[in-house]
Amino acid sequence: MSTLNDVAKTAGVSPVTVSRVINTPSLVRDETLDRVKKAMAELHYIPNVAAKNLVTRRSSVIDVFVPENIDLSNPFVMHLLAGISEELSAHMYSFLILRNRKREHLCDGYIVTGLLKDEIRDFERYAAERNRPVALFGHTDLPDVDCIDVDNIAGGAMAAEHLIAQGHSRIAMINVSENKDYTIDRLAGYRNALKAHGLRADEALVVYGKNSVAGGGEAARQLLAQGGFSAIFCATDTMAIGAAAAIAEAGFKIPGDISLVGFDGLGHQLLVTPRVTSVQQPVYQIGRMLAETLICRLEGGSGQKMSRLVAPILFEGESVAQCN
Amino acid sequence: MSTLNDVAKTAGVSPVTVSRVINTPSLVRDETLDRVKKAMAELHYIPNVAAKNLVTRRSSVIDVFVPENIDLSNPFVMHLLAGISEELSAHMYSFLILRNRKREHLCDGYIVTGLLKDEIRDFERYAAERNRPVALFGHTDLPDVDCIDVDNIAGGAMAAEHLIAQGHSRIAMINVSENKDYTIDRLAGYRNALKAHGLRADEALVVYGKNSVAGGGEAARQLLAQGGFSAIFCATDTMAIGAAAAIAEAGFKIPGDISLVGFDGLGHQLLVTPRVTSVQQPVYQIGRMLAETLICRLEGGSGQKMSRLVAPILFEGESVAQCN
DNA sequence: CCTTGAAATGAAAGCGCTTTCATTTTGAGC
DNA sequence: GCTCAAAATGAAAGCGCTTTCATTTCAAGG
Repeated sequence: MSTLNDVAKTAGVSPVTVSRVINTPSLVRDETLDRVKKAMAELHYIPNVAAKNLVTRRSSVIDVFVPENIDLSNPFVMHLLAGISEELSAHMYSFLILRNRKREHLCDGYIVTGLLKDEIRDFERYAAERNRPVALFGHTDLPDVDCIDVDNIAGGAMAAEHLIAQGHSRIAMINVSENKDYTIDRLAGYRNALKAHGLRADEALVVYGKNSVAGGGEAARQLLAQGGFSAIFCATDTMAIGAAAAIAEAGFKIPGDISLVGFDGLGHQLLVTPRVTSVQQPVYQIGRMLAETLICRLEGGSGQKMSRLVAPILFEGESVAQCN
Repeated sequence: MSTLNDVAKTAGVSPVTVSRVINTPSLVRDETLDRVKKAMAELHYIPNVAAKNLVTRRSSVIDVFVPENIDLSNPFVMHLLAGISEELSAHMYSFLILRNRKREHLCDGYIVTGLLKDEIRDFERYAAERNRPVALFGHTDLPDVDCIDVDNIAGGAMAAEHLIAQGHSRIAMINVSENKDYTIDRLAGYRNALKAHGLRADEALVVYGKNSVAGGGEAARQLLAQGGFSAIFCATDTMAIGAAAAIAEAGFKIPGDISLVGFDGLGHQLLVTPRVTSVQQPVYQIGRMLAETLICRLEGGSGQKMSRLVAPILFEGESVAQCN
């Protein structure tokens, strides 16, 4: 295992020059450059990254924090990681999936996903102690931290608008009972759209359930019992799938009797028949934007908090029909 | 940013003692231990990993190589990564997804996926230069490298056996024309099973196509044109999906007229109706085993090449029926 | 052929930790 | 109270690189 010093000796130059050949070749005369490169090849020189990191205090590695309670193989995380990876790669960064803060690494910055608001404050402190920037998925309202989020308000509106455009005027909503920020926004968007079209927002038509297939089914049964609607907007595809099953079981046809719109668009809405029309989060793109934001911050971006909302895209399955 | 030295001074001990408190606390007297820990807390001490890596020549990071031509968000890779992550986490390792060998890191070992045989030899040389062990997915026949693979021969046999058990005796196969190792094995398993049951292996019933939906469709049409079979085993689910479409288009029913078995079981066999019965690779478990093997090697495992074959599991969809 | 600023190179220090080996302290046993 | 091995601690060196600042070399202009 040869070192930079060995290369220097072989090439008859000082270690500094070899370092320059690697990092700032423009400062080295061509002839010297060749000589050093030849020596590096001859000795099969491999730079010692740890030594470099020690002195530069940089590693070109970004830690992507994915809490241990989140399954790495879920499609949301996957697509996010794919986007992050793509963008980081293009900028010569690598990334490491951090599942536990106990494990120390030398990273240049953090991309944080899957945390609740209070956990985020905690993470910010962690990153600040290490003097590293953070890019956050979600929670765009937090001060002093760069965020990218889906525009859930726009998404909720998009779902309702789509149904309204098909002539529906009595649109129920199944929302997530665990009080997550994003579901509040999706509800708000739904209400905005109703209002914008002069439709009455009937409180009785908004029901809550656990964010699971079973939870969606239960909520749907509750709605069916009271009736008075021709379409349902579900705050997540998972609940939509459960709702679809419950609706079919109750003897109604989708979309003939009841139209259905979900939210997320990560793939499982495709598994059921009919496929669920869904407000799709551009997760891959969000991954890229998170990476982009962090890199911008690392390369000396402004002191200003950066924050962006990404508009979702409507995926049209076969679960929505003209209201009759 | 305080250093180990600062802690030492504050605690009134030498740096060595602080280092011991971190790495081998059993060598330190309780009273000293407390004093040092107090100093660490007081100074918000964060160990400098780069410095540690430099002297130990270890990083507790495993590089997982996923070539750039492989989409990170594909379900195979996802589940593999989830398995790897789980096992590494349990042993206090982190991992980094390496997409380009040009990027240098200090890692303790490599997990390699998605490479062809000749690329692997190249990668082995790369790892050897860095004096790091490799755990490989696939290619169990290669000497001197630890491997985990799906038992594709057993899988091929499993597919055929399942059809034979339903009374089929004229079983066609659609195989991948790009000459991949795993497809050779799947074919061999299929033949073994036929032979074991005294069935004639009709060469004309084995056709080849590109590993794509279109390729599967084309191969199926070719088979349909010649006829003389009641079931098809497709070497991949992707081809099976194409075959299913072609069969339906030709006016045959699945599984009424023709039974279909695929291979991979990564999820897309679930997207079509009827869902394709498929020989499922236990990808998550393979990920774990890859990590386990590498760790074993790192913690001073034997010099012997380790290599394991994992039996696949049959997923029963609705694409297979009793032969009539 | 000398001057001079620019370009190219080098000497020395040091990043923050662990390792080795020597030294000091401790406490059990007589 | 003394001995002596075991336990606890420390001094010094060094891991392989970059940084800063000083020095040398170069080439153009007079």
